[in-house]
Amino acid sequence: MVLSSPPAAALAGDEARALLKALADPLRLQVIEALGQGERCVCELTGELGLAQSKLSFHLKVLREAGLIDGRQQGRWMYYQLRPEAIRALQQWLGELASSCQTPAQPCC
Amino acid sequence: MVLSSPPAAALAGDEARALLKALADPLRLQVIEALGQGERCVCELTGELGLAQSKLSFHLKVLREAGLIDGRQQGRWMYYQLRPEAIRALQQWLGELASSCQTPAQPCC
DNA sequence: AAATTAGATCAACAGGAGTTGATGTATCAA
DNA sequence: TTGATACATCAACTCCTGTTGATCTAATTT
Repeated sequence: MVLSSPPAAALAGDEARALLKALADPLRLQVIEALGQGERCVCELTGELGLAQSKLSFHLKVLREAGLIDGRQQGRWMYYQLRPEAIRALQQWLGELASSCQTPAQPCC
Repeated sequence: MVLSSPPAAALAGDEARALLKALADPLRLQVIEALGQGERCVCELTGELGLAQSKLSFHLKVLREAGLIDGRQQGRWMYYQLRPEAIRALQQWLGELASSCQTPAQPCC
């Protein structure tokens, strides 16, 4: 279990956006939730989620390129897992956002 | 300042997805970051971000419907602010995701 | 070496999300 | 009451993102 998260470098707006965009798809979110349980082989994911192979592969690529998941090849299988650093970084970015948003507006115009 | 977040009800996958989708747009993220500084009037946002009025209005609507921001009308001006509950809920959802993802896969197939 | 299997990649297509300019509505000023 | 201002909404268009089925590559088995 991860008790304390690694210091998670502060995220630039662009980086946060890339992560959010990769997460903001129903199918990719299913994949992410499945990987939230632990590492999975592609063939397991295909079965669990009932997806066409090329479809899953497409979304795994998006997640990989966003840095949300990592893959390791073993023989002819491919295992993917979440990258908790990415999740933690996004989490932290959200936290900063929420911390200072209560300032009332000065009357404008 | 918000020291402890309100208990933030656990988020269903669908709800998390809606929040993520609303956040995953470059323009909306700019709006969100501006509102991260505190409440803003629409005319201020238009100026700060250099946006066409109808464009901004469109994105504010998306954010409002996702529950990420709240608006209050004052005279003929509209003030928007972030809803920290929404941010916190998403933050928590991400945390749960990251906490159990290190389980190695049992060899599959 | 030939056949099989896992997964990645590609091209063509389809649908949805964002943009733009115009119009609508409510509030305030003159 | 008339005009101006702030913002929302709408219709038409554009473009990007995801889907589908086929093909490609690499590892494995026989």
